[in-house]
Amino acid sequence: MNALFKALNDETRRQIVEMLKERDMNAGEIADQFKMSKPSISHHLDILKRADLITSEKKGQFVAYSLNTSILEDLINWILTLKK
Amino acid sequence: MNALFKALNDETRRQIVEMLKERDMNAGEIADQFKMSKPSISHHLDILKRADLITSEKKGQFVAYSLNTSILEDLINWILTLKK
DNA sequence: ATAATATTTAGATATTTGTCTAAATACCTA
DNA sequence: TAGGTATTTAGACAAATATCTAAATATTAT
Repeated sequence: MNALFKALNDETRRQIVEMLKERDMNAGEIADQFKMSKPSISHHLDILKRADLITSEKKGQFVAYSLNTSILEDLINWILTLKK
Repeated sequence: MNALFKALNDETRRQIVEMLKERDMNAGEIADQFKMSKPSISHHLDILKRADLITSEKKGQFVAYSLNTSILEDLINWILTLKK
């Protein structure tokens, strides 16, 4: 739960997640959507991946990232327990 | 959304929220459940309050804190949009 | 093999965050 | 009003975080 909240506690990472909801994207394509440097985006992708929010697959010289929505169940369940 | 994720991105604060789910509590009662100093807990309460996750009401020399679950709707909705 | 492209790793740095102690404020009671 | 209890504010400090540039790695194309 810690890694999940940590991963989502950043506007850039939330935007990445929202982008990946629409379609899978390469690291470079993702980085192009931000003013930030590529290494910074790479770091954000790493944090999202550690939280299991995204998965990556190497395709030639590209790395395709996908959203993993199944982990969001845990988050929703945690929130729902608060609402009794 | 930022304040909300930020507020929940801390184990102590998540525990406070879980405690307040059971019953309203005074600042001191909350602090007693942790090894941490009272000022630190007060700071956490402030962050939760800014995120609108809790409300406070002064009752004499005590300050009673309550959980505000309505704000959780926003969080759930944000998550649900990701799941399409 | 060399060069070009895509991505990550390493290392540095400024900012943010969580924690503490000491002090201030607010309320209650004798 | 004086003293005690509850809570917050202020200020300091260490650890975590987000960002950058430079360099390393991996793949593709000439």
